[in-house]
Amino acid sequence: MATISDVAKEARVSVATVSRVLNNKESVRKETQQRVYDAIEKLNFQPNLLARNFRRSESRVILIITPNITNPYYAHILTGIGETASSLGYSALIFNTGGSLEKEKEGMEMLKLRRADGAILLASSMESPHLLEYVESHPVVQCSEYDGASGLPRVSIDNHLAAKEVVEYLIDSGHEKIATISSKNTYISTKERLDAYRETMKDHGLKVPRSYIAHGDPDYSFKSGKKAAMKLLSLKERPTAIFCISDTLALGTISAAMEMGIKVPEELTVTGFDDVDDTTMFHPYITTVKQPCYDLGMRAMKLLFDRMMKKEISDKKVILSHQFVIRESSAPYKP
Amino acid sequence: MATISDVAKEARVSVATVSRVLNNKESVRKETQQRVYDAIEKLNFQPNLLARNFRRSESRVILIITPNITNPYYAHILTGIGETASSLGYSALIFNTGGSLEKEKEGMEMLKLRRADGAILLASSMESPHLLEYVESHPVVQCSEYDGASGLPRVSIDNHLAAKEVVEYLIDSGHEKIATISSKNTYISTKERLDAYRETMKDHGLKVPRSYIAHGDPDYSFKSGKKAAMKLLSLKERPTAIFCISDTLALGTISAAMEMGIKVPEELTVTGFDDVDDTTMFHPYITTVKQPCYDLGMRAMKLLFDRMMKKEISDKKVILSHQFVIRESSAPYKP
DNA sequence: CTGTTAGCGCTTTCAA
DNA sequence: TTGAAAGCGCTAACAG
Repeated sequence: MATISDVAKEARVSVATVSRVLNNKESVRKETQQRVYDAIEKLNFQPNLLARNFRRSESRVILIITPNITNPYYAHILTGIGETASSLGYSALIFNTGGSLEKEKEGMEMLKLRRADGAILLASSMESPHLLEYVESHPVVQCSEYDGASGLPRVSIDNHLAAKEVVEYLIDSGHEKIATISSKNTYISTKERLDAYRETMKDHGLKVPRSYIAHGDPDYSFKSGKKAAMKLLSLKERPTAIFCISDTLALGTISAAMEMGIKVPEELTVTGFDDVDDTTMFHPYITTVKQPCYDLGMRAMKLLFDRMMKKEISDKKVILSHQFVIRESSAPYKP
Repeated sequence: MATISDVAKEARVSVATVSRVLNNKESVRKETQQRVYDAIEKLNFQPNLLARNFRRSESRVILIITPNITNPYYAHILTGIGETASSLGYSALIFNTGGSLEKEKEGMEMLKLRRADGAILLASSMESPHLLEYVESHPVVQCSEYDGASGLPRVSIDNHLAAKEVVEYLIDSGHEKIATISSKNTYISTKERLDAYRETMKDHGLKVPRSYIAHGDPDYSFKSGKKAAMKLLSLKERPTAIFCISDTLALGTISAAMEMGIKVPEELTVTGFDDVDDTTMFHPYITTVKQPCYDLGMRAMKLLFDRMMKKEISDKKVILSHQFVIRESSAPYKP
């Protein structure tokens, strides 16, 4: 492989000049520049990133810490991050944690080792104290899920508002026996959606029996949604609507209803959350909240970039707008 | 950040010695070693990967070229690659091409720039000639899809055999009017599955009218599967079984059948391929071929590792075994 | 506008 | 078993 000094020799200039045209910022005479370009072409020269990064003390890599790429919701965010990173000259290193805190720390070590210049946390299972060690000396932003106490920049939708919208829609449709399927994880979105459900119900003078709050697995698995729904649908006071905090949970709920001979939406209204791919794969298509996944990722990357460039960040809390999509799994209450 | 020479000073040894204990290969006296460890701890030293990689002229990063992480099939393979890479001391850089050849070349440039030491091609849209430029001087392996002419190592299942198994099962179940939904892409798996379908039909003396071979989009989209199925199901000689070369296509087919009032599996048998997540999200659960995605990824990474270490590779063509899973979308033919 | 030169932090001969 | 010292290829003062 040709090096910068080979090029310099070939073009009869100094290495400094070659470096200048490579980074085309300082002034180089047009003619000289051309000579250098010719030499580069002739020798088929490619700058050695290893050397450059070392010298500049940067990796031009950003780290994405995610629980699970297999989840299409994250996969879409990842795509947004990835393409934006690429357009800014960065490569994206994806680190799967499977939700384990240990793995998460292992990932963050990449920052210290200088394998990556900054990180985007997709659904940190860490509590702030654990983060602190890395966050003090490295740019980090949170995307989608976040820890409010960490003080880190973040981008997400307004989960509380979105959930409120769904529950109000349910109430406006005449439903009163509204149950929810939440999840056993500690994500802020989970908490906010559940809180909004409770508040909205209360604001409208509607009761929420303890038994109306069911929980799926931390990863919103289809099976756990089905199981939770089975329980809900076996209640004496069977709910006429179920507000699920994820689409897979809603899918599970619909499946449970079908097996129990309960028609959706005629006898049971079901709503989801996120609007991932399989939301319109089967009838009934699911009424849900569409999240701007790609944009979430894009904005997070831009925020991180600003951070890395040490630009002032105007907005530390970016809230993107969601969209409530009414489809086939919901209908007005019919006594 | 402390450097190796800070540590050397602190431990009253030379940098060479510190380097030796860091890479613990050359012999260092126990006592000295301990002094170095103490110094490292005291100074909270972390070796600078940027410097190390530069010096060693390696990145310890591997590149994954994939059309689309959003596809759960690839996402699972990615997980296998990622975890294996991690355990071997490598980080995985994921490069999404969206199926574009240009993007693909852009990704492969990372190899030349030394951003990555090797690459795994998940579904190369490149034809061998384009690959050549990179393959000559860098370790590359193909996973799942491959170009047989490239001569590159590869790991995959035996698509021909698997497809044959499915079609034979259909025939053994009494079906004769068996159609297929293939795809408009140029993947080898597509070709092999279609070929196997044709051959098997022929071997059993069954006719395949031209109209029995339908095509979905290159990315196997649900919608395109539905559309293709609609056409197939409107034929005068309506097929009693449809062999789909992917699960989403099968899902689309079932959806089409439902809308047309055709019962699956009573009046129509549908089979899929790959066994991705949503294969058991709805009834009827899909009869399909399960691919060992995680293992596919793992083996590919191991192969690449061997290549990078310049070990002899015993097997250039690794075939992993699949599993035919009979579920609810298929049934014996009833006249 | 261009050249000279000093490192960046690490690994690796070579010599002791 | 250890140390001295030479670089890896590039960037960025600094000098001209």
